[in-house]
Amino acid sequence: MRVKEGNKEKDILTAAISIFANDGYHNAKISKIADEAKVATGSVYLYFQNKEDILQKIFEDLWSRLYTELKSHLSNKNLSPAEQIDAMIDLVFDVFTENPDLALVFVNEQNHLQRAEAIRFQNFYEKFLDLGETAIIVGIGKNNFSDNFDIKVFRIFILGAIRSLLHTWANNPKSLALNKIRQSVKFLIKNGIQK
Amino acid sequence: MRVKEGNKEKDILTAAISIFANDGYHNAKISKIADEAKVATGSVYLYFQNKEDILQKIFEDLWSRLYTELKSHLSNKNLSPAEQIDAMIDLVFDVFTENPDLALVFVNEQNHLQRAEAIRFQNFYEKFLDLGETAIIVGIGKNNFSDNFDIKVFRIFILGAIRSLLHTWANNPKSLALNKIRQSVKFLIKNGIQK
Amino acid sequence: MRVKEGNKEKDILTAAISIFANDGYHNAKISKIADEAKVATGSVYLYFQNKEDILQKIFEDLWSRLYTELKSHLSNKNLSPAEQIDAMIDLVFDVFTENPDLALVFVNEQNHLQRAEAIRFQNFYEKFLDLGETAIIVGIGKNNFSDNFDIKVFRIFILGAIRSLLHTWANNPKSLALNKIRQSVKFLIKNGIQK
Amino acid sequence: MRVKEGNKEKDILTAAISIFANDGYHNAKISKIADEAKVATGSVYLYFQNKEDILQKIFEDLWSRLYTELKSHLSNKNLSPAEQIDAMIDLVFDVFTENPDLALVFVNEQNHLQRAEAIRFQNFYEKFLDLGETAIIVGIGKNNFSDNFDIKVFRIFILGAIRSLLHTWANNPKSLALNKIRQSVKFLIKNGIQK
DNA sequence: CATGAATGAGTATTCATTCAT
DNA sequence: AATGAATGAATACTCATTCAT
Repeated sequence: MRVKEGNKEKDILTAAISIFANDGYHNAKISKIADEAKVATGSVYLYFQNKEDILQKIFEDLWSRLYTELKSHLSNKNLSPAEQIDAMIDLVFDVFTENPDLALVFVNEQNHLQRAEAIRFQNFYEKFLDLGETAIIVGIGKNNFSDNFDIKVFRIFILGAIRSLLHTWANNPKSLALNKIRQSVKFLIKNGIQK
Repeated sequence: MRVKEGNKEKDILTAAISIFANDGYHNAKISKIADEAKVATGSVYLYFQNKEDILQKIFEDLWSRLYTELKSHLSNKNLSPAEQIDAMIDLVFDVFTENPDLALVFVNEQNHLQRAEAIRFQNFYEKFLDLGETAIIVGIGKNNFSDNFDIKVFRIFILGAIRSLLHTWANNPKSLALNKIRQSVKFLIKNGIQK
Repeated sequence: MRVKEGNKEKDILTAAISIFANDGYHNAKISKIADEAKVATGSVYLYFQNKEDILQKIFEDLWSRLYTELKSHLSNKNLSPAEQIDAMIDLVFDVFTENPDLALVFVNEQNHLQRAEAIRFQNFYEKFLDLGETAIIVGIGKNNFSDNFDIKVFRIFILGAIRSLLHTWANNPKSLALNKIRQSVKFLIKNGIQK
Repeated sequence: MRVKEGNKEKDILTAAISIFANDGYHNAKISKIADEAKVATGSVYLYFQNKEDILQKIFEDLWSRLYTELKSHLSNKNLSPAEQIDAMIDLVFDVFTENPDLALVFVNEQNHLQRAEAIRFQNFYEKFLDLGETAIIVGIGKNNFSDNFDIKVFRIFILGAIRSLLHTWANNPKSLALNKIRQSVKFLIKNGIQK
């Protein structure tokens, strides 16, 4: 019997991440993605509604994974608020370190996507940030963290900072050692919010 | 002969900032920019070489202004390193507060531009960041600031954080009060780097 | 998959000859050629790289055909030099008589093309003329033809004369009877070169 | 008093011949012609109705000059028909030798022009050819020339042959010595028409 | 499911011509 | 007459999407 070989949807997504990272979303050609995925141009439309749908799926997968992994990581252990913050930062760095192209797509195209009609990843994105927010609130309650800053601002603050660093790193991995970035970020964040 | 009336170049730039902010660079049409500037389509090409040239000029003007104003601000007074950091943050917030469209273009398109061939704003951009770097180094020398973080990382860290916040604010000014953002940023930054 | 039906490349070439003949190369619109070929505008670019590529292909086909047919015509028979000259003239007149539009494109656009970068038809064009040159040289050797003229000059002389006549005829077939042109040309050429 | 210096109309025509010769009529830009003529773009339209009007004027001047000079040349002397043919050929070669750019415009653009609405040079062109035709008819009458060819055909035949040779020469003057061309043409023509 | 040839809407850019000065 | 800034119509070419096989 003929076994379904490979996973074309996955192949297309992987190819798209690579092409989007290198050419940017707007300059990326569907035919090039199809070539890279070793699939016919028309086949892309069997798995995705249109070009933007591919990008949406990439972000959906990304935030779903980040949320799920963070949740499972936090739930098992009994971590202090500061340790939870560390865990979040580590997770984000780990995910993007193993896939720099994904980091580039993330930093370059998320803004673009946020003006799109349906933001399907919004759900996981918010839940991911909510986990961090909870850690902060607990930390403030325990009098470990200052209350001199707005938590909604903080969410965006930290994510923007990390995104920008990942962008610089992904574009030129040699310009900044990733472990130095990670260490500095942890210090700046935790020192920044401490009482 | 027909003599230049008004300042068409300025009109086109202003229109372009508005259109780029609302439609995004790639979806922005030259004809729409020309309409908004009350100028014929072809006239755009009297003042700019092509579409990208307009975007380059916007960023060039922006970073040139930020650098020049920061420099003059710092040179006159005798500010402590922490006050200098405050001044930088205030300046960025002030510029974008008075022109939210510019903020949107800044956050959405700077990445796009950095992959372009000639990055004309690079010069002023680097000089602006160098001023901040100097403040940090002096602060560390005076034992006011920690040396637990990498300065190159910090440059990107803070700019990315602010950019992300401005993006959220410019997209929906009501979601976050700007003064709350500004105050929180100042706290997180200064608390983050302090010894 | 959707499979190539008919011969779209041929249809486009035929349409292009007609449109180029009537409107001139520079005024010819790709969309009009596509319409005439009953093909979508974009399809033209599946078969040709750009507008000039179409013209190049027309000339390539033309000279390739002229050379091939002349060669096979000369090789079989045992013709005298004068008869070979006749054969060349007849061939050129026959080809253009059956396709006056092609004659018009030939006379109007060959100069234009000769300033273009890549002249793909050059090869067959030269080989065609070389066959004629050989006939002349043999005729001179046999003391049938005069040596009072330069052969390189003659090549251009005769082709230019014929081109000009075809141009007049193709523009207005009624102004000159083609058989009268053909007869006169043969006389003038052969009388002109004879000893 | 301010004396009109130079002759702008003449300057523009001279510039146009140069630009048309080098870039071809369709690629020639009015602004470039104006630059070359050291005149403002708009000034071109003080002397010519539009771009094509410039080309028309070039040909009008050319054929007017050819006709006038030929006429004065023939009228004074008492030349045999064969000498008259020589005189025509010499005149054409002389005019284009002294201005190769004009030769290029002549050979490249005359066809283009002949499809235009108003062919203002037609008058002188016909009269020039009529002078030659008369010489032929006289020569036939004197039994010097053959009557095995059509005179209308011959007109076009000889002009086309010369045009083609001038084209080759003007594009690459070193490829063919002009005196060799001239000598060969005279031989081929006179030998071709003789009894 | 898969293919890739075919489609045709969409747009940056050019440049002959105009016109206010 | 002269200027050259301003105009805006015009078009080759691209590429996301469709669809006949």
